[in-house]
Amino acid sequence: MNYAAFRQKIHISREDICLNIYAQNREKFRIKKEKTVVKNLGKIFTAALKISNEKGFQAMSMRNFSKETGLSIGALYSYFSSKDELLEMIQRQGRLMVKRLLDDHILALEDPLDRLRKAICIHIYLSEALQPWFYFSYMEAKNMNRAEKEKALASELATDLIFADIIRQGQSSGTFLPRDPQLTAGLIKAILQDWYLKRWKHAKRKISVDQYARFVLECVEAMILPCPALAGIRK
Amino acid sequence: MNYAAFRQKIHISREDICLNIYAQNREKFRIKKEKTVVKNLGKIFTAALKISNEKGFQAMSMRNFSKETGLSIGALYSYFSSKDELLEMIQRQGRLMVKRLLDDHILALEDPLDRLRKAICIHIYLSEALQPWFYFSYMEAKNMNRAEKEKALASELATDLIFADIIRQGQSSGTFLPRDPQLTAGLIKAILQDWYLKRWKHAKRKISVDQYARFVLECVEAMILPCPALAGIRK
DNA sequence: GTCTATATACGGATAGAC
DNA sequence: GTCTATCCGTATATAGAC
Repeated sequence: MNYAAFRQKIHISREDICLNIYAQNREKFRIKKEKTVVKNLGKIFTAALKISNEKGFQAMSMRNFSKETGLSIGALYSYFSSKDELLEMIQRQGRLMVKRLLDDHILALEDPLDRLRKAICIHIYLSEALQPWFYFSYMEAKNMNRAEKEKALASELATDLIFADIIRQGQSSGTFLPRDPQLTAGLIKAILQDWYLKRWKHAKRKISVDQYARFVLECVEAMILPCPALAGIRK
Repeated sequence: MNYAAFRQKIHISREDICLNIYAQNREKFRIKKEKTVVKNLGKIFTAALKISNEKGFQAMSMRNFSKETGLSIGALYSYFSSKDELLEMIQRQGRLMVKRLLDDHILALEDPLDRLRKAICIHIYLSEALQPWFYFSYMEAKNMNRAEKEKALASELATDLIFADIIRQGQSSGTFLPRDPQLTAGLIKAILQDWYLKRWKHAKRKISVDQYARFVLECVEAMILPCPALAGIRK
């Protein structure tokens, strides 16, 4: 599967996301007309992620934010009661989308190597489709309050666990080399995160997401399978 | 070489660092008595890195900072003229230490595999010894002004280049597999950065820096050499 | 629903006593 | 060399007109 196919299949657009946020938080908005809310949520989340990812969430002042959205400060406060609540909404929505999409796609397969490949691909493609969300979560985590921070860490550990489990499965069946599964999972994750954390670098070098995914798969397989040559033979 | 040996050899302590900062910025400090300056610089840099790495440099207020250092706000401004200058000093000192230590250690060797191993080890050990500095540079880069940001990016690319060059050298001599050197370098770097970025995770799992370095070497060699078995034979 | 004007608090930075 | 008190700008958030 390449990225284009992924996008066709999974259906993530700004419109979809905003509809979703609206459905989740309906009672929190002072404004009640769905059409208005959805339209403005689009501006709000796009601007919030843009400014935050350029210079940090704290450094985004409301004046700043107001100018970027084209809405007045007063209007903005009809959609959240404080900057903190906005941050919480961003985080919740991010987690929700990732969980929904990640769980569905990986659990279907049986063979550990197929699962590993799929997990890697999905993760990279998902982080491409939701790059601003992933970047935000990563960079802002340490600035959040206790509760939010803990959720972010839990989420990090959960992803590690998915990979560690696949690796253990592969080791049990004798397909994978017996290297520490937890460390291996962490290492794979670091590589995956690099895609959305160093976007400017990859853009500069004109690396496409498909190239990156292909490259990562090749390297991870070399690391995890007894001998590179076998990878070709097995499938 | 293990981490303990590294520390013995390279000589990085808070005291050393502060003496160094003092020597570099002598004219900037309103206070002139070396002993006083060095003592307070210790408090200042320790506190600045601690608070910043917990909740961000911007979120560190001067009142905050004053309490952590035990110095009054007025006294603090005897050592820098603005928060921005403080940030700049932190960054400059960080770059200086890294450059000095990194260059020295890697250039000596000839064999590409030895060089690669050495570069990986040194980078991990150095980022352990200077963890707060590395973490700060990584997480704060996007919040800096243009000039500082550019220096940070240049530094990122420079490290990539060191690895890419070693890899090209190894490919020329036929030792390494012919995988894209730039992508490979980036991937290795992502793995190295994970050590200082996810410190809490590794601490929780009780992974020592020596274990991590050993593990990374093993994985990178599996990825880069024609066949894992050959690694043992070659050396 | 959206705007402008404003209340209120907190930020960085400085002056001047000690 | 260090401290306290204070200036002044800018931040978030709200009130009330339109």
